[in-house]
Amino acid sequence: MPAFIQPPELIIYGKALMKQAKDVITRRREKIEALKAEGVELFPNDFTVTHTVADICDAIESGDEQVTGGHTLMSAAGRIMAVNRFGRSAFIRFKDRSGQMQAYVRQDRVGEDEYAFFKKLDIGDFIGLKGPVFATKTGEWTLLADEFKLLAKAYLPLPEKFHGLKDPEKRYRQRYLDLMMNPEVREVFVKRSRLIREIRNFLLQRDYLEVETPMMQPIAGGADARPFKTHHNALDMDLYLRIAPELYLKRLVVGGFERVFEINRSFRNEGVSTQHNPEFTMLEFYQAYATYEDLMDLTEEMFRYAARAVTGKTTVAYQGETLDFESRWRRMTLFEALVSVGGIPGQLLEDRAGLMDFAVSRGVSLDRAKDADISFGKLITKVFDHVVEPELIQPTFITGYPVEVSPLSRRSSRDPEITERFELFIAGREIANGFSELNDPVDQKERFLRQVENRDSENEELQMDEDYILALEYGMPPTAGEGVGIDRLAMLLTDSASIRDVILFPHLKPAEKK
RNA sequence: GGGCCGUUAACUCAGUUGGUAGAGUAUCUGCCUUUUAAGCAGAGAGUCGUUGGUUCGAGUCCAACACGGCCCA
Repeated sequence: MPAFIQPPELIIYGKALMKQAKDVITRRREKIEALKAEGVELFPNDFTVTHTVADICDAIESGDEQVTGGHTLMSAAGRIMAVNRFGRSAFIRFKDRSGQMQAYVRQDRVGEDEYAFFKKLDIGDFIGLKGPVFATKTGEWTLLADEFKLLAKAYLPLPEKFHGLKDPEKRYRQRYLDLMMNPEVREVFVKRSRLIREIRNFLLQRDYLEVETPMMQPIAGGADARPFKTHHNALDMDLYLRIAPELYLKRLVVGGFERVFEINRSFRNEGVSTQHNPEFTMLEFYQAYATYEDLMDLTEEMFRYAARAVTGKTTVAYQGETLDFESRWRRMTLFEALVSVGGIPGQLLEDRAGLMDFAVSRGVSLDRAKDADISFGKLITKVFDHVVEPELIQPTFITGYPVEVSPLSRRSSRDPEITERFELFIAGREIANGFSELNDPVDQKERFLRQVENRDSENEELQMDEDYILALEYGMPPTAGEGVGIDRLAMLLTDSASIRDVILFPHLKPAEKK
């Protein structure tokens, strides 16, 4: 990493050293010192911008003859991305938040001294330009500079323009370079922003209230995951970064906010992969007097709305597949999916030992000895994750989850061992999880107790949340709630293979120190 | 945690059988007032990820480590 250190001896010798061996960075540093010595202000902030690049383009397209005839002066600013120098004139390409355009600077227009200064500017510098527009020979509308001003100097050169920046490590660590060099990367994050905005609008339109609940929690509940631990010094207490907002959002439902949602970060102290980042963004929403079936309908609607807003369509190309968000989504129970998608003989679903044998033979990560007392529900879902999940490419709701893997879900009225819960799978991965909420405090307390009893090394931090039970004891209306992995949804809608491509600053190990 | 791959100039990449480190872009010098990855002529630029080892000699072979990528668990 080119840490910028300024060795004073290089400045003193200035041009004398110019002829000797120099790398690009040293040369530029010397050039900057020379500018400073001439009294050039490297970082002024007194340039008035009247137009963005997009504004200028709009003005031209509107056909205003004052503009196209070159009578309207406009000032714009941006980063210099490319320079084509001629003897006494030059084309530059500059970029602002709205786009890129060309400017033309000629000596006979800006003056000899100014042009000499212009020649010292570098790719990467910020420049302000003022003048009319004109069309070049090839018909490209170009800002003709009457005046220009250096607005901020770049001490380091930009990556090369044609190949851009490809090294994935550098792209993630120095995302700003990735964003300025790779327009498609910028586009992904614009789309991500739009996705979140539209989901927010979708829920607001349906009378949901957006709220924020604690990220630092004394007990990390609402999901089965290992939390990060932290410490509050003044209070001398340990806290956890939340693994889910669920239990707090439901307290709000108890309090009378019948429709709430939160779009924010949760944290899970687990591995990093193309599908997992330690901090990730989740939408959770809760609606009183609704069932998990209502939420399945709502989810279809919401995803179609989001897909249309982000991609313009409801069929989405993803990594060579075409995902169809428009048609009604498949719905099947866990058991049906195991048989029809996973090809598991139906009788194994009532034969624990047989299912264990099957699972091991199919490479499910199970240890016959260590996992001997694993619950049947857990065994079933492990098999599902391994055998069925990767096959669920088109949006599919799976329902009928056993109660022992669904500690916060309401029991089915038909079968108390099954919950009113669904998970949504798209492109072979879990995207959402929703259920009719368990609002019976007695049942909830028993389920927490059973979880605590079955605690293992995977969830050793799991604790009973007495305060949440207390809230339920005051009465929670019948409610359905859901969590949606926003990063994963963003991946689908931007055709990104890795979660790192939809998170601006994904978690990486610290770079080696030199 | 395991396997495979990568790490060479500011950027993108070559580098043969182990024998003085290469290209394009960018940079610098000169020419050039309508270019589109402009052009022409010339120049400079490297701790080959790190540390050891083998060897007369290592970017290249071996080992360990670091970081990253993909796959598996």
